[in-house]
Amino acid sequence: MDYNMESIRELILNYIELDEAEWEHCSQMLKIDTINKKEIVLFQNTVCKNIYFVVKGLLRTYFIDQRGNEKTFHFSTENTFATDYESFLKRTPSHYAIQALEDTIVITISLEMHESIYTKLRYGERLGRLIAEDYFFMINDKIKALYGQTPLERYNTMNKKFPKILQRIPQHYIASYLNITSVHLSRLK
Amino acid sequence: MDYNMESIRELILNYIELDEAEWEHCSQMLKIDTINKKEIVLFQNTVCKNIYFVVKGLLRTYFIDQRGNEKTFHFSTENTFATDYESFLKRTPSHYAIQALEDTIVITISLEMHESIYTKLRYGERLGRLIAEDYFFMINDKIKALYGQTPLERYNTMNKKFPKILQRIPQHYIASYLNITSVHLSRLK
DNA sequence: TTTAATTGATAACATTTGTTATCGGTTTTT
DNA sequence: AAAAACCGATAACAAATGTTATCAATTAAA
Repeated sequence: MDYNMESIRELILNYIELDEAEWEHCSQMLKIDTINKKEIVLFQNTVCKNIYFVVKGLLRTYFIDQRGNEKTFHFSTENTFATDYESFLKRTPSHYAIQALEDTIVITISLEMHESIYTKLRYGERLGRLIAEDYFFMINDKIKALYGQTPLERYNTMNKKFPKILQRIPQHYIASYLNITSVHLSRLK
Repeated sequence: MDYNMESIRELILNYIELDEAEWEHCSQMLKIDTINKKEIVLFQNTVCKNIYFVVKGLLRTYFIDQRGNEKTFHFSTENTFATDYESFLKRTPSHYAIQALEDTIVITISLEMHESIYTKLRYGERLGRLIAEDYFFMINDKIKALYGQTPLERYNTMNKKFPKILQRIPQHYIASYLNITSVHLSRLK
């Protein structure tokens, strides 16, 4: 289909074997979409029905807490995913919202495709397991950072992890990602 | 084998089908152990080689951060698990340590058993996926609490979640679980 | 092009949280 | 039974972080 699909195929191949027929099945269910800057693709408290794979651009996952403060949970850069995985798996209202920070091109993975993975791919269950495990590792890192590091240390870690993307993101989003206010972040620098 | 095994069998049955032969295979690989109060069953920075299922008693998962502060990550009460799942799955040095807060009886699930699950059980991969997903949900709740709630709110949530266990646990452990100092927790109450 | 929003910095002040020390009252160890 | 360790509360002070407001520079919208 599209040459952009190739990157997602390679990602799957990192996890499991995938023959031509299986890939054919997958690629037919994938859609390429564009999201305009500031557009919201998932609203908080609605069921998350897609996983987005960012081909180009930048997505932000966030939520509004009880006091009305916006908290940024994650940035999805090129070749990474964005979704509320818990909402997606459980079909429950999402805790997070997802918004484009730039004009963004994504590959959309639907609930239907996700379900068919388990039946149509020989190693579908394993793929699901490895993805869930990776998701767990990712979020585990976040917990460790929140528990064991100061905001400044988290900022420095972030600088190493997203060296270039940082300049593209407004500071108040970065601050809320670090769980501090933008004023305080300004001070730390 | 032991009637205590029954609870772990039921847990598995919540996830997948399991026939007699499969259960026979599993139960033969499970060991019942006792852990004395204050005993450490996993040291930080060593590979975590077991998953512990608490039959009776109480385990605490924690780590020492860069500044030398001890941070409690999790309490494992009766009929729940304790492990450093990332270390266990990746065979990497653990970030956490695990210690008994009371004399505790556990069922020990070894690395060997975990591996055999994927080959010996018909739905082993699925079981692995569902466990990883549940682990992810659990930790996702923690993240949401750390991002969106004040320490006092987290304390109240905890009160609802572990209504009785709280009295069994020294306050400074609870405080570090909430990511505050024990002095500050005293003040909040 | 003009106007309106957004952004990042900074200052002054308020609130939250941490640090250190002290003090009874337990519990544990000897 | 005596001594030592542990526990929870409290006070006084220090440090970290939040709040509100202002301002100049930039960017987006009309």
